[in-house]
Amino acid sequence: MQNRQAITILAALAQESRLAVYRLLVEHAPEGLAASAIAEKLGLPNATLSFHLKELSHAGLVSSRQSGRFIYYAPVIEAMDELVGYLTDHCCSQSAGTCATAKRKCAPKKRVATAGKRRSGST
Amino acid sequence: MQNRQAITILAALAQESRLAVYRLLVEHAPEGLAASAIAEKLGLPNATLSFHLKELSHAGLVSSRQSGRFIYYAPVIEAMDELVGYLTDHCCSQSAGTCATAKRKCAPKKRVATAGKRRSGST
DNA sequence: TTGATAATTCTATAATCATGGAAATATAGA
DNA sequence: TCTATATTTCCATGATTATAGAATTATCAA
Repeated sequence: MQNRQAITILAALAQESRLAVYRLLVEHAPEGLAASAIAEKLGLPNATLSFHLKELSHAGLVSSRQSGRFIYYAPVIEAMDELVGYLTDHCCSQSAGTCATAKRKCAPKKRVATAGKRRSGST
Repeated sequence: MQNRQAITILAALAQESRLAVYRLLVEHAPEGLAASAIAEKLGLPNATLSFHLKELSHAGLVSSRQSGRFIYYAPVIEAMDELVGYLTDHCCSQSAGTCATAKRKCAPKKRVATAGKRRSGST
């Protein structure tokens, strides 16, 4: 994961309403929830929620699909997994040896074209 | 970790200069770097760096210690570990069963007064 | 088509955040 | 003490972000 994208995702999560939306969606994964249901559950005005959903969407943290008049939003677990990977890849000092080796994942990794980029300096 | 604190830490990291500072400090853990060294390496004006260091410090991501005329800043790995714990605790759906069980850590966990609070609903 | 509902976009406003020069504070050495 | 260096704080400015009412677009059902 690139620096830039990590910042985008961090910024998307670093806001009370958006974090609440994301966590709510995680509770309702993988189907997700309609925007109206999210707005009602969190007590957010439509326009405000729409703004935040766009941010989350732009960061790749949520996906949406239309079903009739409703648009369902669902969390993209892979994005969170990437973020956690980025953070753990950069949160500890190699020289200090404080990294535990266990690798934590949120979801099975999809094979992408850029496979093998991350954590490349492991030896 | 509380919602509020997670947001504080996420916001602290969600900024280009601050993320760069944090990553630089991680490379130099555990001694850390003097503010002047950070400013030089990243090409940041003193006042700007000081502003960002305060943010990181306030979020609990870095600590500082004075040594002569220098103030050394070092990363607080436990804070990052807490954040990663928070994210993995909330990034996946229990019902969807997409959580891997492996627990990733950045540093050995310090025993604190609130031991056992996190991940309490595991059964 | 009409009416109702779902969601987004438009828009203005307010609030927060980032930047960096200049002044202030703190420490060390002569 | 005086001077140099390290760092922070003060302050003004500009940029970005959050909020939410109103208007708009889209879908469905009859």
